[in-house]
Amino acid sequence: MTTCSHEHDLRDNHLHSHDDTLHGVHTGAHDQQLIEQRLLEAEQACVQSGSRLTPLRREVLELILLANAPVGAYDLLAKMKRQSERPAAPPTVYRTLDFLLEQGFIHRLASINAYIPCCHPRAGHQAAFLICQQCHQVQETSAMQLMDSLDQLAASGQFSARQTIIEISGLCQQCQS
Amino acid sequence: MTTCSHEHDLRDNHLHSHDDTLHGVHTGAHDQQLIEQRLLEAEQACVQSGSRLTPLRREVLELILLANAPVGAYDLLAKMKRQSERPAAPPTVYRTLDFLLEQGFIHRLASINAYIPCCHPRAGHQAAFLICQQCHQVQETSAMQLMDSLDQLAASGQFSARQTIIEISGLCQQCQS
DNA sequence: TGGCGCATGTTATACTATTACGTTGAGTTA
DNA sequence: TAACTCAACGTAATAGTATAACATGCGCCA
Repeated sequence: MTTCSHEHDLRDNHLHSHDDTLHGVHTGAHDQQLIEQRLLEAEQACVQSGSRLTPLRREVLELILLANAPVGAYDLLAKMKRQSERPAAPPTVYRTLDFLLEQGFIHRLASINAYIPCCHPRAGHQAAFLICQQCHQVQETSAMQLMDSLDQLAASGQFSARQTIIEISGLCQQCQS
Repeated sequence: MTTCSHEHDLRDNHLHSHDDTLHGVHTGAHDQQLIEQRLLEAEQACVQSGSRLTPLRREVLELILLANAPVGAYDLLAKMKRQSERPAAPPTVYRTLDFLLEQGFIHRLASINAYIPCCHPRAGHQAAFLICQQCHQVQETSAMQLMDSLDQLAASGQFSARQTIIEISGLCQQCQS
């Protein structure tokens, strides 16, 4: 299982705006460059797939990227009401999230009802998530071995997987001590 | 990955009582015997662990066993109000579910917010679930290979897993055609 | 008998998500 | 240009899931 270096932090949900610099290496500037990169990639992916990254969709994706943490739908709603002058009601957010999920730009964490950016955006790829219950960081990993198991199942005609949810809660390296 | 023969059916949620015989081999009488067996096992497990299978907890477990399908918390609530004369408010149900989860008697399916009995009740064991999106049957499997991966992670000090959620939606054998 | 702790009852509310319908606006066709 | 279409978005209401906070009952045992 190869883990992805992209990490998310839940701690400051509801508490700080995206531009705080409280947790170490993630300075705003650094993030900002990566985020621009991601947004560009998303734009290109949409062009290729014939879908549209509208201003609303772009804004929501940017908010999720900026968060450095899994964000809930209603967190997004609140941020939108604060930042933009957009009205923003729940269906707006959920529709946009559905779009971003379909495009593979973000993931949904069913166990905590939250959304995070995808490490390696490409439609339909399956991932697993390691959620630290203490520091609330999330690591995205590619669950190679499980995927192999699923391939075996599929090959034997027993089950054809469309979507997998793998969320593992526990303690990350730093929090084991 | 070895799958468990125990299957659940979502179809008749809200629609039929537990004793319908619409889906094949699972006759009421057959179920009743298995259920008695499971309740006995639960009782014994509680004695061993020093916890108490109170009438309320027993009733909820029985309802989940009878359902032959994943049931939502509010489904249970409704059944309790119908069957027993128990008052039954949400906290009652959720507290009881928490207990049954802790004891390993049931599982929670985070992706569909529902609860099912555990195939092989024993505290702390990890399982994966194959949820058919068409016929809504659920198969519990032991995700051996993923567990191996997690053991490797843990051994290397990278992540210590406490709880894993593995839910795979797709099409079961019968529904692929 | 009193106090302790666990299980449960009760009321209210928070959090998450969807239904249903109306509006807008860009692109197309007649 | 007018009408038609269709996807995106706005809006109001409501459904569905879960928890907080506090009260009550009851067995146990010092």
